[in-house]
Amino acid sequence: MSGRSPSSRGEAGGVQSVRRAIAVLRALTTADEGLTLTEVCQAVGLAPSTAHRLLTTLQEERFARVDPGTGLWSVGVDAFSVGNGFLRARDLVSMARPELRQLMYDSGETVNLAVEDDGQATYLAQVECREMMRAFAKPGARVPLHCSGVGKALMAAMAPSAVERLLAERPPTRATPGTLDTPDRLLADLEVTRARGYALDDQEQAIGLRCVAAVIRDEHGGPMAAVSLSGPMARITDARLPTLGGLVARTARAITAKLGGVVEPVG
Amino acid sequence: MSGRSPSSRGEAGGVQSVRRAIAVLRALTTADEGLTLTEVCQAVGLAPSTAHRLLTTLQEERFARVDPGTGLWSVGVDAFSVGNGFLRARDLVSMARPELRQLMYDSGETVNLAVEDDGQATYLAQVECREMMRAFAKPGARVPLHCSGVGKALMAAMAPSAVERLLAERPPTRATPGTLDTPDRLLADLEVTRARGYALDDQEQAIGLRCVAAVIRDEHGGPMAAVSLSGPMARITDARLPTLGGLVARTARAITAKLGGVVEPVG
DNA sequence: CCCGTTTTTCCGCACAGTGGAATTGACTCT
DNA sequence: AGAGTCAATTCCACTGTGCGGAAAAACGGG
Repeated sequence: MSGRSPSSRGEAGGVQSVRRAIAVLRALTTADEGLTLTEVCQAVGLAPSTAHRLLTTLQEERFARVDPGTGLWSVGVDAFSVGNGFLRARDLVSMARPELRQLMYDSGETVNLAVEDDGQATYLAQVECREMMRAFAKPGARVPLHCSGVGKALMAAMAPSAVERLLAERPPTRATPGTLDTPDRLLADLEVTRARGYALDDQEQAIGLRCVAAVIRDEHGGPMAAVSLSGPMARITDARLPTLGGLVARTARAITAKLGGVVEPVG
Repeated sequence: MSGRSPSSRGEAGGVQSVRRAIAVLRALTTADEGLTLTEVCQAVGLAPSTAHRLLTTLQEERFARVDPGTGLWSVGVDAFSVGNGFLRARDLVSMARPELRQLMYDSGETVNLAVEDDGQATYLAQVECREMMRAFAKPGARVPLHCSGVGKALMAAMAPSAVERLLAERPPTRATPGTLDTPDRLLADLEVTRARGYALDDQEQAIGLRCVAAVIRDEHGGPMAAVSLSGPMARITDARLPTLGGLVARTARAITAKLGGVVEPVG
């Protein structure tokens, strides 16, 4: 086949018709209202007869759909159902681990992964740095949302009503002198967090401990998990904050993308 | 191709490799943890080399994914992204209409489609029967959830907490002597509804009017809309209830499938 | 270390898939 | 209404793609 001959274009290979069918599907996703056969042909650069045959096959498998009235082609149900199989197969922890490790390497600090569960943050995984002095959070450990980096990152991405409910159910407790233990101060901090792109826990959970965290979003743009990076005041200095915050935010975005999440909530 | 020769199996036709690739994707969705190449071969009945080539192609397009460690294949991100394109193009009313018409034809009664909106059921569409005496609900009309077939079908599929909130916000009013106007009686009826598979409004909204309704579920198994069938006591007799209920439930399931919903809530 | 199993690569043959061309159909302009 | 235009669909003969048996490579026990 053409892909096997060394002279052909760089990345091509594999099963031609499958690849073309996928290109057609991709084209269909670009237009909300659907595409005409001709538009599909232009988009993927195929002969009308070929595109039509692929579309027909996809339609028989319900991966594509035509509106008999308008003749517009769009993505079919089964593409949706099959695609959702991805969600079941994804294992947050194992998928995120490479990125977490990279973040630990880049920052030199301990990295954590946590999800919200029943009003608390639950750590799912940790990648420890090699420093003597380091933060420690076993997978499965739970911390309040209002006084942890991961917790504040998660809350900052929640709907206001959800935050309100959480605050009503679990009034902020005071863990250290720095803890934001009033709703007002907490809500203001969440606002700052959203604007900044990452959450900062400045000795709010434990004296001498600083955390920088960012949220991983699900397919609806809602909070799914959070990554954090934690270490002693001595190493997480004010000067390093912007850099570290950027690293964490970038990692969170990378994991979000890898898991099929969207950064902007769907309107 | 084999599909063109008259002697071959009935439904085959179209592009073979595309069809096979889709079969492979379907197989991948059956196992949460992923499948080995061998398992995929068994599932779709292809030679290992063929299945492997298809999987590799799908992987290059990110429609499939291999875990390098375990060698398990699963559905990829782009299958998910592309599949979600379906949501943008799906239109509840126009997609449901053929099924609604069929239901009207099978039952001989007026058929309605409604969604929940701000604690009330809103009718979106109606297919009227030819009887002189018939129920009438203009699209856009709103009825309380607790005293309508569609409303009860929707509530029966909601999370207990959501039902609780609704009851708190809008205490059940009394429309007829038969109206279930206490939370206890209503909750008990929802329990019966779930077990039975369809909701029954027995003169709870208007004297002489009976409704049978069932829920259409979204991709998370949550309530998305409801179909109902309504008519006078004289025609919707006790004897016909099981038959009509079955018809409505079947229609709701058909529409659910057409829209990519799942009947069993995801655990 | 060797042997059974699974995954991956290779390759020649056959036919599935391609695309040009013809047909049908829908719609417009005169 | 009839002619003309353009898009969608079907047809068909040629050929390069995709097939699968087989061999090679990578695992993974024992």
